[in-house]
Amino acid sequence: MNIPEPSNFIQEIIVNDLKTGKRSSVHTRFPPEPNGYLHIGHAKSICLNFATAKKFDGLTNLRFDDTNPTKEEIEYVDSIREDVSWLGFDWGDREYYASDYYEQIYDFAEQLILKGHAYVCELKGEAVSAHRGTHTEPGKNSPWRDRPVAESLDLFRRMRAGEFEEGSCFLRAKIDMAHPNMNMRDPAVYRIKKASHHRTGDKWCIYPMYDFAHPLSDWIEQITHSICTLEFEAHRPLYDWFLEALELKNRPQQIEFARLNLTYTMMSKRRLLELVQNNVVMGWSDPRMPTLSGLRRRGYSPSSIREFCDRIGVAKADSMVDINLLYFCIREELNATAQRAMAVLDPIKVVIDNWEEGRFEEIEVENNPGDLSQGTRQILFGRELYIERDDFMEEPPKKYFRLRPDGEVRLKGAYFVKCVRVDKDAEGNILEIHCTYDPASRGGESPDGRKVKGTIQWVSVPHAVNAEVRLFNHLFTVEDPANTPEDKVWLDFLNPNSMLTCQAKLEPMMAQATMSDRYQFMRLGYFCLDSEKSKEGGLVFNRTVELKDSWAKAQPK
RNA sequence: UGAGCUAUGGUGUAAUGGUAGCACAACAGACUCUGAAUCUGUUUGUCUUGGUUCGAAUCCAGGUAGCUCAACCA
Repeated sequence: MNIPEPSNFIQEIIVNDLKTGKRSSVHTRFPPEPNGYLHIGHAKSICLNFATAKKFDGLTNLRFDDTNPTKEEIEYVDSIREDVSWLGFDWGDREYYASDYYEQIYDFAEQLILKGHAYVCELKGEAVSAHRGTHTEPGKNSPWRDRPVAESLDLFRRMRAGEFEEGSCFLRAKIDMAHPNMNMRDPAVYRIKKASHHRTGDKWCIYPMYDFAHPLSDWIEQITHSICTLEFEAHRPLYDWFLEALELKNRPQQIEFARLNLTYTMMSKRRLLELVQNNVVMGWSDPRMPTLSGLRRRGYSPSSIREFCDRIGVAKADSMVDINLLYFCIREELNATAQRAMAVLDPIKVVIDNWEEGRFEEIEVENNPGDLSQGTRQILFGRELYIERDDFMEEPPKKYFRLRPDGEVRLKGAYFVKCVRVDKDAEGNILEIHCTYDPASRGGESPDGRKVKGTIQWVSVPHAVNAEVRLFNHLFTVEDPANTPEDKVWLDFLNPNSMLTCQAKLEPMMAQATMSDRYQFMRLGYFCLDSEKSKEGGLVFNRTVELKDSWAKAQPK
């Protein structure tokens, strides 16, 4: 095999293993626990595992790490399968479950006892932690530590048979109660849990701990490089210890990398669950959630997320990625592919005084000015139009080049219009803006060579399609909501304006919008139909991301 | 206050003893029938102190800062 150039530290390890002959192939796994929905942080891990294996001609397994029946549910299994697949990865027939290995893992536990490496301990609750010691003090041996092998074996079998209550005893590895690494102070191997498992039902009442099940699952699947996040670093000695104690050959190697943190985003599964349970958001797939299902509903493509994961790189140092990079990745793709459409989110009426009532004209506009192969479409133009309220100002600041009294702008694809009058109500609110158009400027160019600085979008009043449009913003008001001042809690930083809804006017073709299409509402942003609302037949659009807006940014708040 | 890990512009990531580069962000300008896109340019960096070396972001030692670890969670 031609060994490719490494592009991160994990690939360096792999290249080295291949060159020295420690390994002859690469096999990775993505091992989610089915206790929540996958988020963009998991996407980093998924891309890393699948892309790394692929680069070295290897395979990746999908393995559910389902060793805690009280937290895991089939709903989560289904969502994870859907999300990994949607992201664009194929695990073939290698869909595995730690629970598939329960019998084997149990046998390994018996072997551990037989080899004198594990014992059944009858210490309860607080007594266990009291014996464990602290960071600065060594622990004390359990009184059950040196009980005969035969006795532990008998007890362990009776644990399996259901003879004991939860918490009355547990199986621990016999390592070293004075070890500086707390994970090595006789850690739990098996505990009693009289709970139904989503796959094995009531077959088992004892379940293996992660630290035991994980290295064995990796070994059973002959994983070569077991990639996980940094918090498992201190568990690696234990991972290696179990494999060594059981004298297994071809042992997998655990490698840790820094998990993804994103500004203005919360990545903790527990807290995301809290948002869902407290109805702060509309479920796991709320478009404001960093879940893959949320991003999907928001309009993100799998390729944009893969591109993002590729760009953020992999390292061991904790980091906080600027969410603008994610925005950049989706804009870059949608700019090239999205169908342009004219939409007005906050409409105000314009009347073209010198255009006859009842007369309409077909205007041809490009579907994507940056890619003429995407063709053109016809839109009817008439006397009454909607434009964006923002696009007119009676007393504009300097460098404002949209519509103003006596000012001229181009209506996209149509004509130059000049504002001649503004109608207001008694309170001074603008009711209508009156303009005149220049017939010679049809198509948006004037034969006299006159230039206008501003081009704005418009929607014909009698042809406008009504739709609800939802504008999403950060869910949190601070960059790092997980790390808040002492007198505050993370929920204090929820953004009250994370979803704003408006009643918009759209050009006629949007009545036929489809779920699979992505649209750029010109000068506003990228939008897609909401998957939930469109099931109910409603025309509801989600804003995926705004267009960059250097004008808005330059304006004082 | 024990152990482990980490430290490169605002952010993320390269450079593997030999010119500190790329991307995002920011800023300025050009262009523009999207104040978008595109193009050009600019600002900003090796945590610190020593040592080894002709030469150190890289190797060594001390310091500093951050993260992780005392579930019968994963």
